[in-house]
Amino acid sequence: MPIKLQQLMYFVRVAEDGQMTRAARDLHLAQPALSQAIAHLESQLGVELLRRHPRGVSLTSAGETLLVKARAALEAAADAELTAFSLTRAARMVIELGFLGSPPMLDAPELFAALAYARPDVEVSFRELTFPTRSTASWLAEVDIALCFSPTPHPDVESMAVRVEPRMVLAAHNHRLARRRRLAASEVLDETFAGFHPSVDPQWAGLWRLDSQRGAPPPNLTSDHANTAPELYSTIAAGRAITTIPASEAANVVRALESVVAIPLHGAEPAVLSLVWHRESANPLVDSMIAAARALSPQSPP
Amino acid sequence: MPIKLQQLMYFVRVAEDGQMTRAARDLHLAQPALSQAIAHLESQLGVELLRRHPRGVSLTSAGETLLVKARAALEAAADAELTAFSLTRAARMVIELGFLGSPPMLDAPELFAALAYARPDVEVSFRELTFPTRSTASWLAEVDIALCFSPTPHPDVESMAVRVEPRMVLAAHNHRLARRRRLAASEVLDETFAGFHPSVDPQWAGLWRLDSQRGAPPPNLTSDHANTAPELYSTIAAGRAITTIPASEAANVVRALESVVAIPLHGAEPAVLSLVWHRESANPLVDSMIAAARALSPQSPP
DNA sequence: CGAGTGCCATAAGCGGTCCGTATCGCAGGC
DNA sequence: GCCTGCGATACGGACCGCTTATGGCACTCG
Repeated sequence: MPIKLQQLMYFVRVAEDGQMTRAARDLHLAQPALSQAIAHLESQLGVELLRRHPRGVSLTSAGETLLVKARAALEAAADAELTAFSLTRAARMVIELGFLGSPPMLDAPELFAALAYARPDVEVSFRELTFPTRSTASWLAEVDIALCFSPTPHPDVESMAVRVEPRMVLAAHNHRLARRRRLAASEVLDETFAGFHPSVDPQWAGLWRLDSQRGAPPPNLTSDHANTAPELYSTIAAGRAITTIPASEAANVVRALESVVAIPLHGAEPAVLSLVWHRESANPLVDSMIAAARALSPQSPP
Repeated sequence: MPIKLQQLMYFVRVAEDGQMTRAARDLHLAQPALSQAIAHLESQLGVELLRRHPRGVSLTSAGETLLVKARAALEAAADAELTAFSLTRAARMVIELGFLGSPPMLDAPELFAALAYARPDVEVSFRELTFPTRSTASWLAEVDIALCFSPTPHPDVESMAVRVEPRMVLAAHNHRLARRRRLAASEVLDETFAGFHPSVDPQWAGLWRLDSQRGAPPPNLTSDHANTAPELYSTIAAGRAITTIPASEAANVVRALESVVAIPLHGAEPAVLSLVWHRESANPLVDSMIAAARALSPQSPP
């Protein structure tokens, strides 16, 4: 029996997390199942891939070598899956447009009008995206085009700016900064920030790209990371940390949660709402839709 | 639930065979299981991958596109597996040497003496290779070095000639050529030949590389192809076809089967017994063993 | 120095998935 | 018009992988 992708996926996650318990959580799996799966993989191959320590695991040299190949195999399989799903949507004359975050983000009527005008024969459907567990581009397997804030570059992914909005600081109403009417980026850099778990938000970490000079996350981050947006907002509401999010998103959160406030932030890199799509999508409808979007706002050449 | 490698493997085999029943046989699977698996894959993706005809199946355009990606994914996974198994053997200080065909092929004492002398710390174990079901290089996942006749080139595989032997024609004792003492290649080219199923012997088709000018299989091949060497020899013994094999192999077959005869063949490309190994094996012992073999017979520069 | 905590391994039970046997439907061919 | 070959459907069983429960081990803190 050959190796399964699932085994490789489990192994990669454990290797990246450095411990099984956390990896099991990330994989939405009970810890014994993961222990067992890894042990099975090792016995199947006949090599020790991990060294067990009292506080986690570390890779053996064989594990290091396999990790590279395993990532490549997962990548290739994800690509096949992406292609297959794109083909499905193409055959149905459908464009699926995914959005990450709250519906207000979709408030771009002229964009959708342009898309509908360009290809009236194509149906556009909307899907809310949840955070990925696997690879960065895995969203673009589920949808043809995604709408998100400040995507980080990826070789296979193209993007186009749709709208630019200022960022706001999100804080609990009893936070020491909560009474401020406006804040400068330099004033908040040393605050404690909350963010997503790296496995959840590995690349598109637009949430806290605070400092346009550095482009790096702030130094003080909470130790436990959120896995979903509601989790993150709960952390903020608890008062232990703050975060920054785009203005439209902030307005939505403040409307929903009375115990948090949003404060305009100046001097930080603005949030860019962008369309992103796979460079070589198997759905040819993507090209015409993107062309329509480009014709509307020719502000960002590739 | 993501796509599984098994599904892709099934799909690729069906696509290559053009019909499910044969593909099921090749996969050592009952036909309904394969039908079901393909149907499940299609419903999972939401696309029709195959068009069903009364006498087989053909690929839809979506199927064509997916086929390419599926092959790539299987390739990547096979590479990961190959690496893992090589690492295992390296960790155990073992070189596994596979051979395809009969043990007499291994009659190369000076080679094994050289290997043993070069690395007395390394254990060499022998494994008989069966015909692969998957990719060409899949043998080199199970063993570090393989010994076979006339391997066809492959980008990831290096080879080195060990011994050159003449080819012989293998025929039933009541075949019209059976009484001949010797044959020329030009005399047999139009005979009906038996060979292996393409899925079994896709690349290394050294068995019937008869004509050194053309390097192509002879025009008349039996309709049903053998899956194992005994099957092939049985076909020969039945008298319906002939084949050519290296002399040492022929001697072995004649010894085992009384109803077949072997006739020296002249003017055909000789059979080259070769060591083959993966270019980037994860088992570093391979390099030193190959170096020892090269030192023994420096007759074939890469 | 002993109790607590965090991490990994083992054990046992259960459900889903996948495969095999049996059978039907359908189209082409001597 | 019967036969043959291919694909789809139905159903039962075996195996694999997941969950809960529990044990063992090392580091850490009072």
